[in-house]
Amino acid sequence: MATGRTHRPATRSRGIPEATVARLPLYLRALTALSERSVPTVSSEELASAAGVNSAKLRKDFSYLGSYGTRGVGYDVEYLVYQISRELGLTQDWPVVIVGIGNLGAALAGYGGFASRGFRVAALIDADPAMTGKPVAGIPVQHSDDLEKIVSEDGVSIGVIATPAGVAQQVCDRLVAAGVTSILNFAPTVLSVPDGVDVRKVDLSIELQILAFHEQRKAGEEPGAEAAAGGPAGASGAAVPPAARSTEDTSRKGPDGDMPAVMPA
Amino acid sequence: MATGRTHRPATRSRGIPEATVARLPLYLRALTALSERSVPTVSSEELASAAGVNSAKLRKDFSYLGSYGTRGVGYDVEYLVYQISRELGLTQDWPVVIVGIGNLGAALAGYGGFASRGFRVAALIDADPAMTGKPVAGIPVQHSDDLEKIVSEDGVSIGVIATPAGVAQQVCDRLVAAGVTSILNFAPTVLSVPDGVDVRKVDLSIELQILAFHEQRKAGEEPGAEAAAGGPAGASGAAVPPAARSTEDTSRKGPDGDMPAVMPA
DNA sequence: ATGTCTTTGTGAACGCGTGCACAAAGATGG
DNA sequence: CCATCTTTGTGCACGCGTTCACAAAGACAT
Repeated sequence: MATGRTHRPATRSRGIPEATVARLPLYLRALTALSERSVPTVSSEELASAAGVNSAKLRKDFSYLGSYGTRGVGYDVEYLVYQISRELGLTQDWPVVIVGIGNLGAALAGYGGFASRGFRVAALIDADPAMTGKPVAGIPVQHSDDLEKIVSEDGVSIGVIATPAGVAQQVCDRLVAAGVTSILNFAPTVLSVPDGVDVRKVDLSIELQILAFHEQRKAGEEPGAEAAAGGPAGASGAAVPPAARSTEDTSRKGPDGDMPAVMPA
Repeated sequence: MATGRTHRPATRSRGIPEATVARLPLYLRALTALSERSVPTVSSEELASAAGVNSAKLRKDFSYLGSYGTRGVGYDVEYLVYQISRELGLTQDWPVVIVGIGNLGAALAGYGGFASRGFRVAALIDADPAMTGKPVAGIPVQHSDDLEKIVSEDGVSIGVIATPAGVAQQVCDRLVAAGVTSILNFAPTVLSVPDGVDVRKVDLSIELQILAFHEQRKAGEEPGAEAAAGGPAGASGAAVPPAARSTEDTSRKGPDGDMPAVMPA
């Protein structure tokens, strides 16, 4: 059993760099907005600024897809929308199951960005019998006993895990065994999956911690700017004793390793 | 006004690479779990596998923080927990405001990973008057008119945006003007912020699209594996005509550019 | 048809991140 | 006190991603 690789080891998929793939949805969003405003063509400069990237980067990204632009004019919006959609596989229907219908799972079930991109919520699954049959976002929750049946019958290849971390690996294993080959994981755990299965991780806590790091750095480098910038309350230079901090931390509320990505209230 | 940079342009913060900073929370989580099991020391190999990374990478990461290990033994768990916490700025209290209390905002408000890492939800803010005063996850929602007052009085420097995309930029501007210098954005938009303000973006739709890309690639490269792997329904090789697809797409449901990160039911 | 002007597409250089492989350091046992 | 063994810390090389800068390509006006 391979250790969970969240990042693929630089396996260029048919020559398209991973970094480029990650930006295609950004371009697609910007292009869709232009399409709605009936803008016929767009230059790399305009589109790049709309997508929040460098224009050279954008041109290089598009060059991996082919030569879809016209020199002196720019890119045809409609055509590019189609090309990127096709490249991303959005011209087909992707049934998705969401496992773990807590606060977050419920929010995901109602997410508008799913349907508008070819993703269809095929089923909501939860282990709590009290939830079974209850409609969430218009879809009745099914019990996790039926997970395998649901996945195989609907031909689901993408699974979303929004369970507590403690059961995420088990759920993952069952999904994979049933035929799921792509997983979006919201539980704060490292998932182990066999080769050929893709895992992407979304972790709120990590994002906030990264922000905190930079925030601390900003506050530390600009002395005196704390009041103006609204620095944190106890921003004194004093260090907390290691022992005091760590014991307090463990006894605080719970492992967090066993907490759901978002607590079910 | 600078165009929104989500990524900082390789500005190493005091010699600590950005990629390393992004992994520190992972290590911290694994170490916390070990700490709860009262494991005194851990080798780079063990910790790396728990965090899902390479051991060489882990050692190099730690080397940026200093020499906290003991050769022949490994790392002291408690000490390392403290050092990483301090480096990330988690030894201080970070008040956070969440703007936009829809499905997602409410889920975030109840997120357990906040409190356990030194993040404190200082306030929930929503523009809907009907929400004002209503308690969500035990915290009463306040009206967005008071945004500036809340931010400045509580010394909030981190803001979470969970509003519809259409108003995200306005909310962002107000937060920044009020003193917020770090923003976690869940709205599917590119935010423009002045220099000195950090923005991190979490976008469900993008993650799913990246998965779909690899999924499509897998299905295309292994012909005949579709049935076994549970391939998508209409996985025929036929391409959809550009015009048909694009018009259908725009008329489908709505901009999505104006949709919230997670629809408020 | 020709020249000018705009914008793409890309060759090349550079920098960051990753992984290997090993020397240095310290623990441990005799 | 010495030998051995484990594990860290890091020098080095390699590959990916980003950016610059420019030649090629086409639109457009005359």
